[in-house]
Amino acid sequence: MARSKGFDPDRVLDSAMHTFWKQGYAATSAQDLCEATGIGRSSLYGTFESKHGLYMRSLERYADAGTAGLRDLVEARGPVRERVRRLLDSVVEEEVSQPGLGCFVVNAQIERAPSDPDVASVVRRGRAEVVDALVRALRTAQADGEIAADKDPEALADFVHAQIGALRLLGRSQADRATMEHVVDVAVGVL
Amino acid sequence: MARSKGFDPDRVLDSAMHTFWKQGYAATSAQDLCEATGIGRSSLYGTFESKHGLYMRSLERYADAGTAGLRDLVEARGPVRERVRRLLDSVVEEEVSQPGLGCFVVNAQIERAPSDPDVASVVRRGRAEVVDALVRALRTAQADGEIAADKDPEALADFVHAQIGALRLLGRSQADRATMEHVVDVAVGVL
DNA sequence: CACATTCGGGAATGATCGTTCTAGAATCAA
DNA sequence: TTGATTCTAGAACGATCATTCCCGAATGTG
Repeated sequence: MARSKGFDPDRVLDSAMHTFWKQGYAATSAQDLCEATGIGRSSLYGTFESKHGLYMRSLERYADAGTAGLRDLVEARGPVRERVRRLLDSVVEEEVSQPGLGCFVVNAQIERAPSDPDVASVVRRGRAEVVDALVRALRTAQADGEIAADKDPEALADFVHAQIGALRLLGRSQADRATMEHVVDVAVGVL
Repeated sequence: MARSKGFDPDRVLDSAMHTFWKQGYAATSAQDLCEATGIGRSSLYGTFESKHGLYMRSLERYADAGTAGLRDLVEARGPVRERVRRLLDSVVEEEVSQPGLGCFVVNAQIERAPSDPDVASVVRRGRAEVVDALVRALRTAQADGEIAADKDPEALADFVHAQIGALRLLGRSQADRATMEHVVDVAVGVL
C-alpha cells in the first residue's frame, strides 16, 4: 500500500541516544542528529515528533535497559555483599571502557531534570526501581542474618544507589580507575 | 580621564553565576545574562570577553569559594569523623535550602568537562584540593590512632569526596532530605 | 502496469544564537 | 569648558537553531 522505511528506527534511536548521551540535549542540533543517524530531517521529524520527543525516547530506552541490568545484578544469587560489589564493579567497568561518557540518565538529571518534568519523571522512576530492588535484597539478607539487624535497609539502599551516581560522575570526568575502585572498596566495606 | 563603570562587576558576576548554575551553559543565552545582570550587551562583552569567558570567570569564582569552604571544614579542630559529618551535613543543608540547584562545578563537570578543557581543569583542581585536604586530615587522624591503621587514607578521601558528588546529584534532582541523610549516615559510619 | 500512498533529500521558515557596530551620553583631567 | 576617553543602549550581523514544506523517488496493492 505504500513505501516502507529505508532505515531501522531502532538503529536510529541508538545513534541518537549516543549523540544526546555524549553531548547533552542543548548542545545537540537537529543537524547533528541527522549526521549521526544518517537520515534526513523529514524522516527524523516524521518518525519522532520533535527533538524533544526523540530525546525522551532515547532516554527511556537507555533507562529501561540500564535499570533492568542493575536489577538483574541486585537480584542475582549469592551473598548480597558480593552482589553489591559486582553491581558497583560493573559500573566502574562501563565507565572505564567508555571514557568520558558517564551515564545518560545522570547527565539528563543534571542538565534537564530541574526544568523538564518528563526527564525528572524518568530519573525518579529509574531511581525508584533500583532502590526498591536493593531494599528487597537487603531486607532478605537481613532476615537471613547476613547483614547486621541494627542496620536500616532503606538507608543502605539509598547509600548504594548514591554510589552508582558518584561513580557515574567520576566516569564523566574521566577519573582514574583507582579512584573509582577506592569508592567501591570503601562502600562495599560498610555492608 | 574617562567615564567609570555604571555597575559593580562583582555583582554582575554573581548574577551570571547563578544563571549559569541554574540553567547550564548551552541553555543560557546572552539575552538571559543581560536580563539577569541588568546590564547591556556592550557592557557585558566589554567587561568579559565572551559568553565563555564569563562562564569561566563565574565557575572559577564559585569553585574557589566552594573548595575554600570545604577545606575549612576539613581542617577544623576535633575528631575527623565529626569533621567529615559536618562537611557532608553542610552539603545536605545547602542542597535542601536551594532546591534543584545542585553544585555549579558538578553541573559543569557533567555538561562541559568532556568537551571543554578549561572546565575540566577547574573541576580537576577543585577535586584535588578537597581530596588533598581530606588525605592530610585522615593521615593525621590515623597517626593519632583515631582511625584504624589498616585503612587507606587516600581511598577514604576519594570515598568521602565522592559522597559530596553523590549528594550534589541528589540535590539537583530535589531528592528528599531523608535520602541524603541516609547517604551521610552510612558514609560516616565507615570511618 | 498503474495507482495510491509514503518516504526522504534538501530548500525554506521565522526565531534566536553569540557577537559586533554605531552613535551619543557620561565622565575625567586640564 | 574643552577635549579625550570610556561608557552603554540598542540596532544590526551572519550563523545557526528547530521545524515545516515541497516534490520527485520509491514501494506495495490490485
